[in-house]
Amino acid sequence: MTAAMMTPGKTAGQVRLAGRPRSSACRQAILRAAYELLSESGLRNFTIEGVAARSGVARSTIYRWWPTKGALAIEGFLEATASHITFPHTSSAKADLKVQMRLVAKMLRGGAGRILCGIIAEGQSDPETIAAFAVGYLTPRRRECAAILRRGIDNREFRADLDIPTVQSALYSPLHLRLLLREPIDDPWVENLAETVLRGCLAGD
Amino acid sequence: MTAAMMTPGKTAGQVRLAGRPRSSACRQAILRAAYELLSESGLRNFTIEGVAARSGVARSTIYRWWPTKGALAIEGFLEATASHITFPHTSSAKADLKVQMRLVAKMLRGGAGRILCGIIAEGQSDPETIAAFAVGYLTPRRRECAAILRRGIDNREFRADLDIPTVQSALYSPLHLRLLLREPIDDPWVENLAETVLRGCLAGD
Amino acid sequence: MTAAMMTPGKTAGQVRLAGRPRSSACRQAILRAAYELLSESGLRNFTIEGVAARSGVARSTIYRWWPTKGALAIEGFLEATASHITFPHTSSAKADLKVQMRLVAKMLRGGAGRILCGIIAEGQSDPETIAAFAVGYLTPRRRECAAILRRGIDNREFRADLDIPTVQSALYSPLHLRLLLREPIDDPWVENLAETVLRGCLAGD
Amino acid sequence: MTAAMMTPGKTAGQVRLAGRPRSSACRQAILRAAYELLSESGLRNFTIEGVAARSGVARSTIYRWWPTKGALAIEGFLEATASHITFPHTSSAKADLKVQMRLVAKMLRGGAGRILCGIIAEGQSDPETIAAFAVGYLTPRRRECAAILRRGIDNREFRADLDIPTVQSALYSPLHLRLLLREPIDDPWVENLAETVLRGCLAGD
DNA sequence: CGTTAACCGAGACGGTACGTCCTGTCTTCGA
DNA sequence: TCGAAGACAGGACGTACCGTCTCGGTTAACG
Repeated sequence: MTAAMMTPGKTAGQVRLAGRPRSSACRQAILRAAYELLSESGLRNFTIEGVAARSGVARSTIYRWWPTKGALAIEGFLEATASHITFPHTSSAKADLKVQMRLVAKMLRGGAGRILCGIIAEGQSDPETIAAFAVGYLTPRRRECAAILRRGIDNREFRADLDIPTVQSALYSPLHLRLLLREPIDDPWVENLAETVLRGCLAGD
Repeated sequence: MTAAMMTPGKTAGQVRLAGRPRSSACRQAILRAAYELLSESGLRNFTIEGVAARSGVARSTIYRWWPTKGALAIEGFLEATASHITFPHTSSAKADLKVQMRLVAKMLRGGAGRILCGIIAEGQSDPETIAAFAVGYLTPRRRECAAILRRGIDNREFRADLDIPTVQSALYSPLHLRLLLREPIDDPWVENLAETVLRGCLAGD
Repeated sequence: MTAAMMTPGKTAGQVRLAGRPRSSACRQAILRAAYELLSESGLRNFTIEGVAARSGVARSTIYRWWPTKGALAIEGFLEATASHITFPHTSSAKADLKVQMRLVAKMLRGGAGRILCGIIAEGQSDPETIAAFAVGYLTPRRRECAAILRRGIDNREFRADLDIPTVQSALYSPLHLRLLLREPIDDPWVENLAETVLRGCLAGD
Repeated sequence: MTAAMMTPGKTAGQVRLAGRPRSSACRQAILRAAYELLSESGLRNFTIEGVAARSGVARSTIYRWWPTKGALAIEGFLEATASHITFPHTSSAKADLKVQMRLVAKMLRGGAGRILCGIIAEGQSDPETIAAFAVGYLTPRRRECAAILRRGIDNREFRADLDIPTVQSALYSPLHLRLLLREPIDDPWVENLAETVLRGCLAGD
């Protein structure tokens, strides 16, 4: 019965970390720099070297923790936008969706939009990035949106035979594609889109 | 030393070109190589050097004619897809749209889809590319689509107050975004999307 | 005895010239431009393209007549400096040499000096240039100088056993080397050099 | 993030270098390749790319350490010729100079001569190269030569009023200029030159 | 006085090398 | 073990010239 060498006073079961622990200041600085660079000047100047320079961190430190630029961009994006977009929750599912779409549109018009573009662009030459983006961003948002739609169906606000993923696509894809194509995403347009798509979703025809 | 005397009144409209004429064999070889490289391995290996190597043309010749990789990609794309996607023309606008969406989906599943992704990605760091893509591809397609929708309205097949650009977005954006996100675009899904969106567009509610 | 086929009535031995004759305006413009470019900014910007641009002549015209940049530089140099340096002719050979050295020094301090440097530099990667320079410039000058030295010997001003080429080298090489090394070549220094070298050449020890 | 704390009072004079140290194998390989290329085929094929290829080193590594081709050539030259030319030291200054001149002539006839030409040629379009060459090669040699001349004066072998730099020029410039003009530098000629110039330098006229 | 051969301007083309920027890996030191 | 610093191999960039080539238009001497 060899007693496990434990750092005295440490909470047992905790994985023993040898050597110098990871600096969280570094991590923050890097993600922050990545976010800023992307939102300021897009992909063109989004470079590991640039991030290192702006954050004052060594290049190798970045490589140690993020396998690709895409991963870095995504983590910076998520860190910054986490829970900025909260789904509302009123009695009308349709109203909730509209509010939510306007929130998304607002976000996309800002720095986060440029980053989202960068991530998708980067993903075109790196499937991992797309996958990570799906896991970290798309899927959660879709789940939340699906919940509202399902509520609307339960409400009898929406048709019972609604194909939820398809409606989601019809509602949100135009926003993102316009962003990618550098076309404006103003609120009246969003309102119009929501009305157009949701008209076919309402129950009681 | 000798001033090139402009012969006025010569074959009107026909520009007189001095110097050795541009080699169309070169142009073809380059565009072809660009198309192939993009559709085979995406943006990652789409490189001016690579295009030069594959086409057997000097790098400087490429730079002479295309200012950016984006311009090259677009021209290769247009050259290859020109009039591959023709809008059908039957009595039912709705049916026409569905057929057309299936055609687009088919194209996007092939090499042209990867190129389209490449162009959009490239465009994220070069607005010119996006602009050229809009002029050369988006706008013409949108015009054709709008014609069908307008016909549907005239037919009384669709509601009279339809906002055409919005419907276009709702119909086609999901296709393109799924492509960019590497999600499958199979025919049933397309069918479903068309039905979902068009349901709200039909006249006679 | 086969009669040579001759253009009847032409001065025998004259080559028959068909077609448009060479434009001497072109030739002048090119040589002038070459000279100017070289004397203004040295070898660095001495470029066939540059000469063509400055002279307003097509690049191919230059290539037609001059095989290398070196040949062009030399011809420009000779055209411009031809008989600018005349050997004086007084009673004292020593005095003549000193005057002459000062003239050479003066020329080397000006634009022609920079060109001479350019020619020698160019010659390091093209033996033809060196050869042409020797034929067109060095040899004639050496002949003139040798004449003076020979006169000095005949005069009994100089020792009878003088090795003329060696004395020439000792007198003129330092001037050229200083030029190449960007060291100043002022008149007192030249005077000093002449005295130092010629002291050992005088007769009557 | 962590500031590099200067450890004061550490091994004085010894600079503390952060990061991976420079590879001396690289440096050697590069200089060797540069020397070889220059001595084999002169300036014509002396190219950063060529040096990189022959030395098996990345082009960027060369650019990191040498600002210009000239600097590279000079360092290669100095590395190879360092202390190959030692000034002799006997009782007769005149004899010492003659021996020394023959040594220089011998060196100039070999690969080092071609390199010297390359350096001077390169220097014609880059003053820095000339300057570096003066500092690294000319000045030290001149100092050594001046010492002998001064000794000869102290000896009463040479005239007391000798202008040392001028004599140096008269002795050594012809050697270098002949090299640049691709004229042979054989020992009898050198002997002759030395005699001719030094005759006017001897004391006791 | 029309031929006609060489000239000239213009510019495309295949190339070579440049010098820069960034990538991803590595090596060393200090914390 | 982490992080800073920075060397290194390597790949692509976009530029500048090179030397060759193909055109069309010009022009002086010949027939």
